[in-house]
Amino acid sequence: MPEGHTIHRLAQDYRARFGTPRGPARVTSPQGRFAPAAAQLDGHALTDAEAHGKHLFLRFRPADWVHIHLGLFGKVAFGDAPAPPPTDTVRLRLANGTSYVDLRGPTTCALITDAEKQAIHDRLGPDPLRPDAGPSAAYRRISRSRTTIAALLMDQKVVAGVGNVYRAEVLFRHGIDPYRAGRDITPAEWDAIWADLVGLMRDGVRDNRIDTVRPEHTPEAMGRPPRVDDHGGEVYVYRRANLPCHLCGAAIRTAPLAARNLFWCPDCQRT
DNA sequence: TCCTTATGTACAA
DNA sequence: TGTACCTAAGGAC
Repeated sequence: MPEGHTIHRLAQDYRARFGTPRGPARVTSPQGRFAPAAAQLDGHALTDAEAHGKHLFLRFRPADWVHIHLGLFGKVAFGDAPAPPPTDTVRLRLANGTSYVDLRGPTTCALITDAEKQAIHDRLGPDPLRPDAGPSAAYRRISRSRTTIAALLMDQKVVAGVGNVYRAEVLFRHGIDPYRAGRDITPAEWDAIWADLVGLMRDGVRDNRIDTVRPEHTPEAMGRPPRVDDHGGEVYVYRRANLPCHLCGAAIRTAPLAARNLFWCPDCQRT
């Protein structure tokens, strides 16, 4: 589930269902690992929710933040009151008169201070979904690096929020060979990639899924049968190993890169 | 019932 | 580079 768009969407949804006007929340940790902190927060209202890249921050008291990182398996599920009995894997549950939300399987769920939160912001790169972000800080790193652009896009110090789906898809959309070195990416190419990420990820927040296929390449536009890829969105290459490229028909390739599976079209992404 | 896989990251060697 | 960690779904038996 979780690339940056998911986390920004979660911040919105936490605010909508548990923001200050909704009043205080019951805070519990049925699974137990967050129980001491949950007891401290119980009965306080959620006063803010914010995302930077894949990190989610929930504020309860003026200087108390719950730092959540979903990792690979973490999931968040919202529902309407009354909340059903929690399963024993629920790390954090918030509940009020109208809603509940369960967090399961996060890599991180911890109570932190303002200073600790700031330290996390400081080590993350610009997030295409945050209004304060722009392409230049990322390009400074990319343009000096011999590392592949595919690995750089996954590095949260370079760009925050891009994950394995967006990296594969944005490189396809720009016809860029994922193995090209960062220093061989031109300023114009990077500006175009950044702008595209901003658009794609905003769509992702709105739709709560990743769709990257341009209107002129949808199955309807190309006179082909409808499709939805396994993960629930429409994409060009992600998890389409050995299937034909939607544009040229070549077999989509896959290979491990930076500990993840990379996908690309060997014909459409030659440079 | 077991095995694999998954939109992630940190730390050890 | 390898491994550990958190959970759930799907497929092979």
